[in-house]
Amino acid sequence: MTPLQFYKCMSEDTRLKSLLLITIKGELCVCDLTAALELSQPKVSRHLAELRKCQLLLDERRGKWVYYQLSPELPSWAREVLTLTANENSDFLADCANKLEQALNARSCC
Amino acid sequence: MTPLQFYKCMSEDTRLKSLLLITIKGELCVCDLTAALELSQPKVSRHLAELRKCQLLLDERRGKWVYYQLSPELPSWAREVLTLTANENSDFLADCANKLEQALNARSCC
DNA sequence: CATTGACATGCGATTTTTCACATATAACAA
DNA sequence: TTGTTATATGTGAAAAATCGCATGTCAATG
Repeated sequence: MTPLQFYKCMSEDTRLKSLLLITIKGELCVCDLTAALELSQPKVSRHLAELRKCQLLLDERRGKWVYYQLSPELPSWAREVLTLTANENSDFLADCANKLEQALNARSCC
Repeated sequence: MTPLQFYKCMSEDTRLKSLLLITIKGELCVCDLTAALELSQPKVSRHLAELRKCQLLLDERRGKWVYYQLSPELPSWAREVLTLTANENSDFLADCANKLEQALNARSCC
């Protein structure tokens, strides 16, 4: 994983916010992210697919749902960049973090 | 400066390497960077212009040369991301760092 | 086994980014 | 002033990224 590949993944709004929310939460499924970001399912799914392809994220199917987490192979500098960015930019994440909490509370399933 | 703007700046090879070399060296002029990266002057200059426009870099003319440094306004999290990335990816920077040293040694001026 | 819900992907269209080449500007030197 | 070196930018073309929409897949459910 070169820094260039890593930062290309971080250079788009949907991907960046998905990565940061997953960094904070540990794992999230696709429907959590579509709710948090208020975007279409295909759009979110396609960006997650790219993050998977670049080995930033790992996916795991559990029943009907697919959960994404940071790849355990992720170099530690990259993981540090993600946590630092998430911690120091709560304003940037405020909107989607709120909507994520709403979505997590509003359901009994997964 | 939103994280998205910041990471868009980091998502292209010329810009990323320029930023990291400047992070390591403190300041560099355009000709240093064209030598280190082995790229055309207009190409380097245009990418530096974008980094200036996004307020990541500050330029300062001294005679015929223009020196670039990290903007003092840069948020500390961004500065930390840059130093962390530069320190932990010496392999990624090896080539251009070597060529930079050659260029710096080979001249008596600036 | 037909259906439904969650997610992935094929595809063409649109937008954005990047590029090369030529040319402009700014400072210094002769 | 003229020339030279360092740097910046205008412009149109080429390449890459992103998008919406339709459709495919997979697992659970009735």
